[in-house]
Parts: sequence; C-alpha cells; structure tokens
Amino acid sequence: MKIATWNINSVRLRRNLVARFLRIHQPDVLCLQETKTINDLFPKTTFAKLGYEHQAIHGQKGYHGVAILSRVPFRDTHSKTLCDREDCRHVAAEFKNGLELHNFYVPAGGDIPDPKLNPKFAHKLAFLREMAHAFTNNPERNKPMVLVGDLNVAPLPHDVWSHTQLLNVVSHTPLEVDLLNAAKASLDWVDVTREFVPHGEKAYSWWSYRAQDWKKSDRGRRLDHVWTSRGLKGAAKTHAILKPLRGWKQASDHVPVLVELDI
DNA sequence: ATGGTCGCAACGCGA
Repeated sequence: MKIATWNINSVRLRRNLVARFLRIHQPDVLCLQETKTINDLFPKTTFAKLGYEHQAIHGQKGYHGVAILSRVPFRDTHSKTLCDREDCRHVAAEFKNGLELHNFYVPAGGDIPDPKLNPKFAHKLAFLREMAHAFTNNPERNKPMVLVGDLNVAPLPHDVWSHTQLLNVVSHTPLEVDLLNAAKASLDWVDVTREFVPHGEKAYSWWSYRAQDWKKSDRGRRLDHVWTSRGLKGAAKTHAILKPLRGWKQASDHVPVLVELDI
C-alpha cells in the first residue's frame, strides 16, 4: 500500500499539480492538508477520474481543511474535534484490510514561542497534548495504524537547516518538540522517515516562500511526517520526500512524503 | 535586525 501526505496549500489552486503527482507516483492513498475549501467546492471529479473515487473530505472556508483520496475503498471514516474548535484538522479512514489511517494538520502556532503571549502557540501546544490523549488508552491501539500529516514541528536537530538558530523559532522549540515526542510515545509510533534517513542527515519537507531562492539557500524544515504503529515496524519498504516538486510551477511550500507499506 | 511571499477573500488574517 502506497501512502502519501502533502500539505497542498489550496487544493483548488493546485488541483492540476495534485493530478500530475497522482499520475506520476500512483499512490493508493493521498492525504492532503490545507485544502482551504468547503466540501462543495472540493475538486472531487478531477481526482475521481484518475481512480481516486473514495474521498473523505473535511474542509471549511478559507482555512485549514484535510482530505483523504483513495483508490481503495474505505470501511469507515471519521473526524475528531480537537481543542473544542470547529477547525478541520483531522480526518481518518479505516480500510478493509484493517488499516486505520489518521491525517492531521497541527496548528502552525504563530510567531512568538510563548503560550502566555501568543494564543496561537497555546492552541498548538494544547492540540499536541490532545493528539497524545487521542491514542493513549485507545482500546484499538494494537491494530495496524498509520498517522500522517503536517505536524508543524521539526523535532530533530537535522530536521531544520540550523538547530541553534531555530531553537527559539516556532516549529523547533523544545516545548513543542517535547509535546510532539509525547504524542509519538502515546502509541509508541515509529517515525518512518527517520527509519530511512539517518539522524545525522538533513531531511526537509518544507521550504519557505520568502526565500529568494529556496533551493540555493536550502533553509528547510521537516514538518510533514509519516508514523506507523509498532505492529507495522518493518512494513515500510520504500520512502521518499519528493523535493523536486518544490520546484514545480506555482508549487506548494510543502512537498509530498511517500511511503510504501507491506500490508 | 528586518523583512522577505503566499492564498483566501476581500483589502486582514493565517501561514
């Protein structure tokens, strides 16, 4: 089963890029974040025509929004409400082979890394805590599960271009990293990217729009993640962060992360 | 140290 995650930063603006990605890489399932549209305006038929006729769409006007596009039928889908907000930041699908797939879009958290001064950062921290609670004591924690998404945290020193320069920058502060690690520990999740890329090597999935030349400066961060439950350890056969897609015309600032699981 | 760029939707907000 080939699974991809991609923060698309408007699925309507970039529907043709999604279609190109689907044609080239042929994932079985694509999880999108920041679709930025209400469900009625989601380009369903564009993707259905390419074989992705099973769609769990959870969007809102203008902001956030997540979706799962699949060639494989779902058994069931649902979405969680986190932090008692209407924000569309989670959608999950269960497949007939028993796999449960969770697609998250964690709040970015604003600029000031202090929850007392910045309510957006406080929301991010609360969201990460709730993410952990969602899986702690989960009666189904032993089933095969995959968690993907834009988690908006780069946890390891080599998940950012400069560990020391980003220690006080939202996405890499110790506070967020600790909470992300706690969420990861809640189900003993495996970080698939780091099973393939050694911890001493740089790995990025996002490059800012603000750089003059994103490729030349290469000041990236690894914000997009694929986690598998412990029972799926070793199931990942291939892994790729599709850096060239950042160079596509009118690209998203995130690139897809793609894994092939033997399930 | 600062500001740099996007997308939505309406000229601000969130990223």
